[in-house]
Amino acid sequence: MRLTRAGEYAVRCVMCLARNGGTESVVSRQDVAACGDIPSHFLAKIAQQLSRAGIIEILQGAKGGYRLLVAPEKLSLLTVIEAMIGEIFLNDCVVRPESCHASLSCAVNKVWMQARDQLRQTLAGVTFAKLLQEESCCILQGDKFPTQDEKNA
Amino acid sequence: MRLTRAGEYAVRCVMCLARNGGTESVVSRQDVAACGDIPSHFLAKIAQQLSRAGIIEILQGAKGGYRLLVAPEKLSLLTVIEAMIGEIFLNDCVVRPESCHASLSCAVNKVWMQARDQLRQTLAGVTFAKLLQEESCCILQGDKFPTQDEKNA
DNA sequence: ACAATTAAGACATTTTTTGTCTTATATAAA
DNA sequence: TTTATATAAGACAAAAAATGTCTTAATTGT
Ligand code: SF4
Ligand code: SF4
Repeated sequence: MRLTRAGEYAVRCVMCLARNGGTESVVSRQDVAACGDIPSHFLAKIAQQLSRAGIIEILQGAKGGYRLLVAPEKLSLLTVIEAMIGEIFLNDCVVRPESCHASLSCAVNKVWMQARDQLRQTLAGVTFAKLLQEESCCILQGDKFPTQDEKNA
Repeated sequence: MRLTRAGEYAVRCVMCLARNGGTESVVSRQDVAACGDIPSHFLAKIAQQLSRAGIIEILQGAKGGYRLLVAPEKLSLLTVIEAMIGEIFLNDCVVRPESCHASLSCAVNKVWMQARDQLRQTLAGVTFAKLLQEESCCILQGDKFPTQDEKNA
């Protein structure tokens, strides 16, 4: 599992919301996009997935935007990431045993299973509340993520 | 890091060689390909990478083929996989800190670093000797990997 | 010399990821 | 009620990565 851009953006989005009032307040898409250096239209699609997963709420109309539905203490990195990129796995046969007839007796398969469980547990153990405690990442109207230009430097 | 096909094939290739004489004998590309259900020409490219990494030796000419250079006891899954798909990482910023200006102070980044280290350690701890102990995977001229048709079933 | 085998790398195809755009809809406020 | 400001939804486009094929050349055993 390599974190895709969409996954990274989703994490940034949630961080941004968690920082700015948590489940209490609404942040506009433009603000979240600016804060996390996320292409605004791409964020729209990401937000829709987060919304379907019940992680955020989308408010339409003037003064619309996004609101966190789950308290940061209850929300893990794993939840957000898997909402975006689907259940984590490291090799196809872990999630689709039928993709390889050897899977049932395969020693390598067992390693992938174990490694995946370990990884998912690690990510499940990290809540956004914990992440917020350490100073980091985006600050609305302050420190921000790098622009595309800065990244390519 | 999702294991690519090439990565999976490389593991199968090494398993096959390890099973059939280890560092002592040569197995032809055709035999390895049949054993692991690997497109033969694709295997050629994979073998070249494994060879550059010093994991196998390629013997040209009639009666040519591949030979394991590293004893199965000394060869870990991590080595083979990283020879194929490069150093494992879960998010870009782990391996290219300059890709995100926040990386130095980012709490999320730290999680990715830790998760990556854990994963690499797990894979480094598994040698092909260990894998061979448990009956599994390909057996030259016997049990074999599924064909494309079987996989799509 | 000949047959068998891999090297090397260009090329093609497919899949995934990333991003944009357009039309429709919802809300707040004048 | 009208208008300005938002997002919804999904089609579409572009780029990147992965997978696979093919052709020409080189190497080795017989
Ligand atoms: S061989 Fe083992 S590891 Fe490779 S795909 Fe089949 S089951 Fe999974
Ligand atoms: S925000 Fe943190 S995690 Fe996301 S890319 Fe930047 S450093 Fe890595």
